[in-house]
Amino acid sequence: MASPETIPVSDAPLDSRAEATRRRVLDVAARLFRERGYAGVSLRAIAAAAGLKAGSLYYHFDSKEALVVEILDEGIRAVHEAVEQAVSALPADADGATLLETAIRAHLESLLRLSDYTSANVRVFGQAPEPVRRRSLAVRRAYDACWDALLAEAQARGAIRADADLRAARLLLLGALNASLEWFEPRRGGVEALAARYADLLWHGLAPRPAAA
Amino acid sequence: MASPETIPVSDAPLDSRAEATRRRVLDVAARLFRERGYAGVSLRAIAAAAGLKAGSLYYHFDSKEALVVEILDEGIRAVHEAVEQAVSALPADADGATLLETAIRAHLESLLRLSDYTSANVRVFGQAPEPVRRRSLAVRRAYDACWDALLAEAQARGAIRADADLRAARLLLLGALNASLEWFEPRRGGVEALAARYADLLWHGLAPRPAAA
DNA sequence: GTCTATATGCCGATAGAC
DNA sequence: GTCTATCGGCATATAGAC
Repeated sequence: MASPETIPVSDAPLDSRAEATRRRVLDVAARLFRERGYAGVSLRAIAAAAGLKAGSLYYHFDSKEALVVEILDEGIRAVHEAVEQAVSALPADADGATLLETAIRAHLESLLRLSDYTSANVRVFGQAPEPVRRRSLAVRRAYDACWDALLAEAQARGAIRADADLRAARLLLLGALNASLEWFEPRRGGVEALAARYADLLWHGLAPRPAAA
Repeated sequence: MASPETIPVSDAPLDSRAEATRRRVLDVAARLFRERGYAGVSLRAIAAAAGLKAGSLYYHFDSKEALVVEILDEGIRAVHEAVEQAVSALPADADGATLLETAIRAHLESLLRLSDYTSANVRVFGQAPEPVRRRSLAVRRAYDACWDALLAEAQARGAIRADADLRAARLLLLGALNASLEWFEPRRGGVEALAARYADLLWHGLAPRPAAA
């Protein structure tokens, strides 16, 4: 009550204000990178969108490359956590088909609805400078491994035929899901509906079911 | 026989030398755009790779945007022709599954083996400036329509179940095929093998075949 | 922490010589 | 047809005031 206003009680408030600015910069940068790609976004544009000047960014980040690496890693982390969380919320005896559809829905929701970081990843990684790609590789590999484990588990539960090439399946599946970023429009139908449609197509395929004997 | 050497018999040779330069520029630009995206490639880099100076490009093209539009359209044209040609080479009574696998293989070959123009398309379109996207839309729509017709035909021949959502199938299929550009390495196995694996996964799906009764 | 000012260099595009 | 030279502008990054 009697503490002088001129002396902050701790550094925490100052630190968290810096943290808030830093987070705001990351948020607007993720959105801009998602829209225009790595080379298409200038630090000036990011600074302006975050309400500060270009030079001030260097208080928070060492370089444009360091900034984008942080966004790429955060994007993979976000979708990885979303998928793991959704899957672990299932009953332990859920069947393989439910497992697949749940993971597909969680991935699409992170990509299309929740996270500019995740979608920035899909757009930026392929054409980022080589040092950026190299520094993001480990996080990406871990997410690929998460899907390989998911597919193996679904196979163990009898939802995937024994002779399927699981690596090819993972590449096809994630490629198809990520590509939806290029055309998905929420007003044409929600993420839920898309996830259901894709899960069905990927699981049953295009071929007609053999007639019951 | 006695015509003076100092007078060219026609303008054709001169014209075709300009045409050759123009084609060389388009070829190297397609490769660079494929690797680095639209904003990641400068006209100076294109000129250097084609063996001339930046200013000279303006003799052949009005602007960077005009150049990239030409590459995008050529890329769609190339894959569209490859697919139509491959399909029309099939016997008239080919079954629907053969039709699908043939189209998938032709698309992947154009994307991964034959045409920098086609692969530049996948990388560049999504983040090109809006006027560029607008000017390329018609050609893209025509290729989408080609696949819609293909899928409808396969359905008519009994290779696709009657209740399938053909638009979703087209988006999933082309999304998965185009994504292979991001990871495909020829030394891990050829385009042929990839096409066969993908056609099988897309047609049969991941689910085990129901046991015969 | 954020500012202004600036260093240094590349960008797309144009003008005019050859 | 291609060159050199150059325009005005924007890029990343840094220095130092406040």
